[in-house]
Amino acid sequence: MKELNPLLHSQLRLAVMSILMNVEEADFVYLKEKTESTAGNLSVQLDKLSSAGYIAVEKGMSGKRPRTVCSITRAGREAFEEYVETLKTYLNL
Amino acid sequence: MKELNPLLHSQLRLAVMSILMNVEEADFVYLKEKTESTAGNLSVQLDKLSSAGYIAVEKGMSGKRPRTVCSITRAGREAFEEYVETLKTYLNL
DNA sequence: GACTTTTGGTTTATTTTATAAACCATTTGG
DNA sequence: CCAAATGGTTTATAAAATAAACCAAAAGTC
Repeated sequence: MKELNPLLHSQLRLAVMSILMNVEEADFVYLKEKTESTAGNLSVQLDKLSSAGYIAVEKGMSGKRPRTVCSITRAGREAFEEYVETLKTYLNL
Repeated sequence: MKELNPLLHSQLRLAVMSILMNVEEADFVYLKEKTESTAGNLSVQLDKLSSAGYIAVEKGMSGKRPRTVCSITRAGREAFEEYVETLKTYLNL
């Protein structure tokens, strides 16, 4: 049985990647709401995805407030797709 | 986004459940080979699945050697199926 | 027929992960 | 001003997964 990419096999990181697969970009606040995660946990997991090169994280300003925008990278998209294929062999899909 | 049953969202436990979904029963040695896990890790994870009532574990003897046989329970089957449905919403399947 | 190895595990320790709690700077509202 | 909210990060803690050490019985080995 093939290994499931451990970076993607985490509920929160998978949820983030899942969202980013379907959207051009998403900011921190949106991801936090959609995933119902705490800010701290989300921050940590975004860092991991970013370090792996799976997402791009841009920290900028929206008016006077900070705004962190995330988008999936090519490598991220490929890793996600491979993860899905591997998972299918586990789930009999 | 719905929570992914954490008991099933583990590579090894998921692999075990996946195997048991397709087979009447499987013994420790078979599961160990199929999943390429260590005996210690497998032992621990089988205990967890057993404690959760997802699998039945029978410790008996095959001739003179010990033999641990596992099979999925009704509750295990249902949990697995629900897990798959939830996961589909993450994977866009 | 002692002794080493293999088989089939379990138990305990260690490492890794995920999560939560505490914190910080800025901003907004009263 | 002062209190609370916003948008985060950093650090500590809890929970997992994994590995290492161990154990009893059986089976070869010389």
